[in-house]
Formats: sequence, C-alpha cells, structure tokens
Amino acid sequence: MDKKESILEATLKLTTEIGWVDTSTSLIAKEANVGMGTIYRYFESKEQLFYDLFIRLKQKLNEIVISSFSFEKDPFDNFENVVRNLLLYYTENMREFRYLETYSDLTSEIPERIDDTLLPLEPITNFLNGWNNSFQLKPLPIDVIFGLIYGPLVAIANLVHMKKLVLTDQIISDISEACWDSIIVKN
Amino acid sequence: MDKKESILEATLKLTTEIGWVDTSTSLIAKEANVGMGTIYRYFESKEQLFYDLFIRLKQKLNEIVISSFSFEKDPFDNFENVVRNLLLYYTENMREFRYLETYSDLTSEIPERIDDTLLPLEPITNFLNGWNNSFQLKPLPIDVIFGLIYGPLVAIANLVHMKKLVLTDQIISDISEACWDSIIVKN
Amino acid sequence: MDKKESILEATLKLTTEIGWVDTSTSLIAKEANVGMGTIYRYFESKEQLFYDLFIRLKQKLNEIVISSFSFEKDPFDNFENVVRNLLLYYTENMREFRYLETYSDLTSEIPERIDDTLLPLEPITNFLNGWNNSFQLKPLPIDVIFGLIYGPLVAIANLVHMKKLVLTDQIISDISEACWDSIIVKN
Amino acid sequence: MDKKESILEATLKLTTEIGWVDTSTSLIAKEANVGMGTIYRYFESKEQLFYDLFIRLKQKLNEIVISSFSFEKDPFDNFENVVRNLLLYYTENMREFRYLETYSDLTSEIPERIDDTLLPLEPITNFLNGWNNSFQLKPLPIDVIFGLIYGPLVAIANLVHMKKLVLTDQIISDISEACWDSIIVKN
DNA sequence: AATGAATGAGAATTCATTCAT
DNA sequence: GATGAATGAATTCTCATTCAT
Repeated sequence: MDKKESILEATLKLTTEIGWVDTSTSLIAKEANVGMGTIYRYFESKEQLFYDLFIRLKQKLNEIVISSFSFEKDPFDNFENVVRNLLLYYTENMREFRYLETYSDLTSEIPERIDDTLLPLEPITNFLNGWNNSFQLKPLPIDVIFGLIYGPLVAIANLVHMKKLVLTDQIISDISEACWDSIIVKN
Repeated sequence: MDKKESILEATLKLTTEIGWVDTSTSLIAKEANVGMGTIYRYFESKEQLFYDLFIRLKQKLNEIVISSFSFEKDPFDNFENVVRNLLLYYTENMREFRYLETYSDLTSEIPERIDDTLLPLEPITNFLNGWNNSFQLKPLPIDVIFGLIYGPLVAIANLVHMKKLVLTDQIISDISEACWDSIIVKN
Repeated sequence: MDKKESILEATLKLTTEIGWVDTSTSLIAKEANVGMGTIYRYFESKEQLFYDLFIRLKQKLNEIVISSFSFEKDPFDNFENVVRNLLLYYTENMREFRYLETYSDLTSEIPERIDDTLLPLEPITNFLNGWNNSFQLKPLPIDVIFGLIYGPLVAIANLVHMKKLVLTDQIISDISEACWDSIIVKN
Repeated sequence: MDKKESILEATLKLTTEIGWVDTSTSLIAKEANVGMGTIYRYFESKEQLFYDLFIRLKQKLNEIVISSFSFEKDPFDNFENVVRNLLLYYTENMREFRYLETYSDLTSEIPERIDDTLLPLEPITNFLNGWNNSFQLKPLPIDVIFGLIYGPLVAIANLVHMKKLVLTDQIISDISEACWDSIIVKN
C-alpha cells in the first residue's frame, strides 16, 4: 500500500469532513495509518502537503475537462458535453471540488487564485474561438466569457452540495442552454 | 475612536490580507491599536468576533441589494441596476466580498452556506416573479435561476479582484444582458 | 455603608462559596457593589486584601477565645466552656473557620502557619498552667497539649461542616471530656 | 527516567514548596525537566494531573495504614503502632501529607472532603470495634472517635513540620496514650 | 473619592516538527 | 524506511492593576 497516497487521501478526507482548522498532522497520520514522521518523509511540511494535493487535484480536473472536448461534434453538443462533465465531476467528487474551492482562501502565501488556475484556460479558449464561424460569440473579453460559464457551474454545484438540487439530464441540458444563451449572439 | 469598530476593521483587513490562518488575536489587537484583553471586552471569543463580522457584512450587503430595487422601472433596467449595484459593491468592497465568500468555508460550525444566506433571496424572488407577464422567465427552479445570476457576478468580481478586468459601464451592461439572456425565454 | 467592610465581606463570601481560584477582583467588586478601582483605594493589592481579612478574622477568633475564659469557675467547667465556645464559633461561623483554615495553604509568601497563629497561645498556656495544683497536666510540651485540644476541635468542626454530626449539649460535653482525659493525669 | 513520575514529583514539590497558586504548568515542566507538551501526553489537563496525584498519594497512605494493623497484638500496642506509623508517615513524607491535607480545600469540584476519604475508615472502624470486650470504647459516634484520633495527629504533624517538635519514641508513646485516654472508658 | 474601560503579562493548552530507536 | 514520544513556540484567553474621567 502506497503510504504517500494514503496520506494524500487522508488529507482530502479530513479537510473536507472535519474542516481545515481541525485537520492536524497527527490526525492525518492516524487516518492514513502511518506514523507522524512518515508524513515528513514524503512532504517537506504540512503546507507543502496541502499544496501538493491542490496541484494534483487541479491537474486531474484539467485532464477531465480537456478529455471532454471533441472537435468533431456539433458546437452546442460539445459545449453541453463540457458542462455536463464539469458538473458531474464537481458533484461526484465533491471533496475534490470543495478542496479546490477553499484551498486558496486559507493562506496568502500562494498567490494564484483558484479561478485563475482551476481550469485549463487555453484549450477552452481555443475551443470557444474554434466555432466563430458557425456561432457568434458575444464580443466580450475571454475571461468574462469564461466567468459566465464557470460561475454558474460553481453555483449549481453548491446547490447540489447543499441538497437543494438533484441533477437530472434535463436540468443539465437546461443549464447548458442557459450558459450558451448568455455567451452566444442570438439572431 | 470606537474600539469595537477598530477591532472589526482590523479583523476584516487581516483575514483578507494575510489569510485566515495567520490572523491571530494578538495581531488583530496590534492592528486595531488596542490591548489584547479589549477584544474580549467586546466579543466572547475569537470565533464570535469572526461570526459577528460576518453577520454585520451580510446585513450591509442585503441592504444594498434591497435598496437597489425599483419596481417602477422597466424590468430589464431594474435587473441591470441590481447587477450593477452588486458588482460595484463587490469590487469596491473587495475585502468585505472576500470575507463573506470565504467565511463559511472555514467554519464548519455554522451550517448556513454562504450562497444560502448571502443575498436576501425572498425579495429577489418576488422581484423576478413580478414580471412574469411582460417577460418569460425560463421554467427552472428558482435556486437555479438565482445561481445563473449570482455565479457569474462572483466570477466577474474575482476577475476584477485579480486585476484581469476593469469594470466599465459597457462591460456592466454586457454582463447584465448576458445574465438576462441566460434566464429569459427569447421569442 | 462602609465600602471597606463590603469588600471584606464579599471576599469572605466568595472565597468560601465559589472557591479561592475563582474569586477574582472584579467579582469581589460586583458582590460588594463597588467599582473595581475602589478595592485598590482600601487595599494595596489582592494579596494584601486577603491577608488583611485573615488578620481580622484571627483577631476576632482570639477575642472570642479569651473572653470565654473565666478564672473563677471550676477548672473543668472552664475548660468545657472554652471548648464549647470554640466549637460553636467554628460551626456558627463556618465561612470564617474555613477561611482561616485554608488561607495559609494558598501562598508561601506568608510564613506563619495557621496553627501557629490561629489561637492566642499565651493566655491559654497561662490558663492551663493555672490549675497545676488542682489538676495534674500530663508532662508534655505545651504545644503538644495544645495540639491535643485544637486538633480534635478542627476535626469535629469539619464533621459538622460535612453534615455528618449535629452538635448537641451532650456531644459537646463528651468531646470536652475526651480532650480533658487526653491531657490530664488520672489517678 | 520515567517522565510521568518526574511530572508527578515536580507537582508535589512545587505545590508544597512555592504554593498552589504559583505552581504553573511551565514551572512543573521545568522542574521535571520535560517539555510543556509532555505534561499533556500523560495528563488530560492540569486539574487532572493534580487529581491523579491526590488519588495516588491517598492510596499510598491507605496502604500504609492498613499494613500497620496487626490483630494479634495487644489492643493498645496495636493502636500505638497505627499512631506511630501515621505520625512517621506524616512527618517523613511531609510534602505528601501537606498535599493531601490541602488538596480538597482548593478544588471545590471534587465533593469528597479530605477527612472523609483520607484514611480507610472501614478497617479502622472494624479494628476499633474489635476490642469492645477487652476495652470499653466511649459511647460516641464513630466519626467523633475517629476525629479524636485523627485531629491530634494532624496537629502534631504540623508541629513537627513547623520544627516546634521533634518526634521521639517517648513522645510518640505519650501521644498514643493521650489519644487512647480520650476514647477509652477508664474504670 | 469612586469608577470601570483598558491594558498586557502570564496562564493553560495545542500541534507542526524532530530525532533516537 | 518507519515510528511516535518529546518538544516548545505560538495561540487563545484571563484577570490583577491602572488611570482618565
């Protein structure tokens, strides 16, 4: 059993279940079934452990997003697919979602803001720019376009998290369409 | 000079500038130019101080939102006005915005999630329902409608916060329109 | 109303009712209905206040003991009278008794031990020596004689305090006799 | 070197030498040559440490008392033996004696009074009742009988503590006899 | 004289990190 | 490599004392 993995898993579990403040190294060690000293074999410090986990989850998310693109599909279908994958990732991996969401609020040491780094901006930008010909993207800064998609998804994921909403295929379609409407020029 | 106010201000400043984890009571006292004991004259505990600040900022935000409604205006103008006021509040009071956003992520004690309580849901709901006749709201759960407005605003405010966007009248209009498009049935 | 008296009374009440550790100056001030600063008008420090109260109660006790002597009575009657007065003082003024008993355990600053100073040794010694002719005192150091009287009285007072014993005239007589038997040579 | 023992020893030393009030955890740690945190590895809290020490000393005392009984001896010899053992325990372990004596005065949390629990009442009671036939115990409540023995011993131990008395075999015999005289019916 | 808001040194306790085994 | 007992700096909070009003 890989001790490094156990430690990362225990950290994700504890921070999201009992809160960041109460997640001590000794609890992590206990949850991971390793000695306290073992943590310091694999991570320079507690802070570094938390950062490493952040980077790892961010990369995982990026991979999911990127792999959900398919340039052969119809633009809206593709867009809907990305939205669906993100929503499902968020709601099915709530711990990871919440960890990513809250990580940067805890320490001012790490300058990057979540929204800055959470999603792989470039491929999405390229993707959005790709159908300029078939659909008219509103003439807004790309960051704004991006916020108009990303913002609602976070809000919706929180609704699911709060058990105020159950995601169905219909709801996902509707949300995709709403986001689409907000960024596309209707004629 | 009101010491209670100094303490609240110092708390807001420190949590948002150096991070929640590093904001100790002794630092708050130093920043507020009061003795450590003075904090405990006005607040039962550090936790209560943080909570009191949260409640105070939430109420202030609510008042801003509510006062930005005007039922005599054209529905879209009114909607744009609410969006503008929220965006301006967020960006001109970034510390307060960030405090409100992050507060509930860090204390698992308080069950209310920010999105749940940050805005006065009822008046907004009533407001949105008010023009069912003149404009057709999409048939989505009200929470979802709400998320489709609130989510983008948070994302945009973060962009401003990260200095990736400067709010102009034009941008605000565009964002309002985008949100509008996402929740209104176009015919 | 004499503020100094109020403060001393409040101190006696609080130390014996809620304990020494929890008796803070602010509580004393509240109980005495004076401002916190007033305490420092009449007493140099908290420690001095406690010491002054100790001295005052000790003197009061001394007066009671001394006034209970009567050199005209029969020696045993007189002895019994002293025992009775002490027992009644102890049990009827339990707060004062407990304060005197516990005072010196709290601080090592005051070198005098309670037993050393609690009772006016000299008059009692003189008193005991007074009837060497009519009754034979055992040939023990006077401190030991004294301990053989004082010790049981404290133990008995504690029994009353613990509600394990109710003092009746009969019990008091019996105890007096027991103490008497322990220090007098029977022939 | 057992750190738990060092901490208990340091606590006993400091409370009896510099007083309860001034015995802080950091001083205990320094005296015991351990880190402050080590105290909390072995004891839940300062209060619990003090209580654990109390229980430990009480049990030790009980064992000494019980082991000093010998039912084969002559009643008075046996009584004298118990008195001697107690006096020697008290005077040779003055710190333990003072700790036991003062502990319950300072914590109002623990309802048991020292006199109530300090000595193992039952075996002593049985012991005293054992020679009803050969010697006549005065018809007093057993608690009073007990106080007539225990009280003088405490007073005498304090005399030794105050260096006002040196215990010799003769003095011990005399004291035993005095206590004996106070509880036995002489004919 | 009397007050009580303000102070800050000091208390108990925690926990990230080390290091001898 | 792995462990977890030991550490002590840092944290939250208290309270005796001061001093402007």
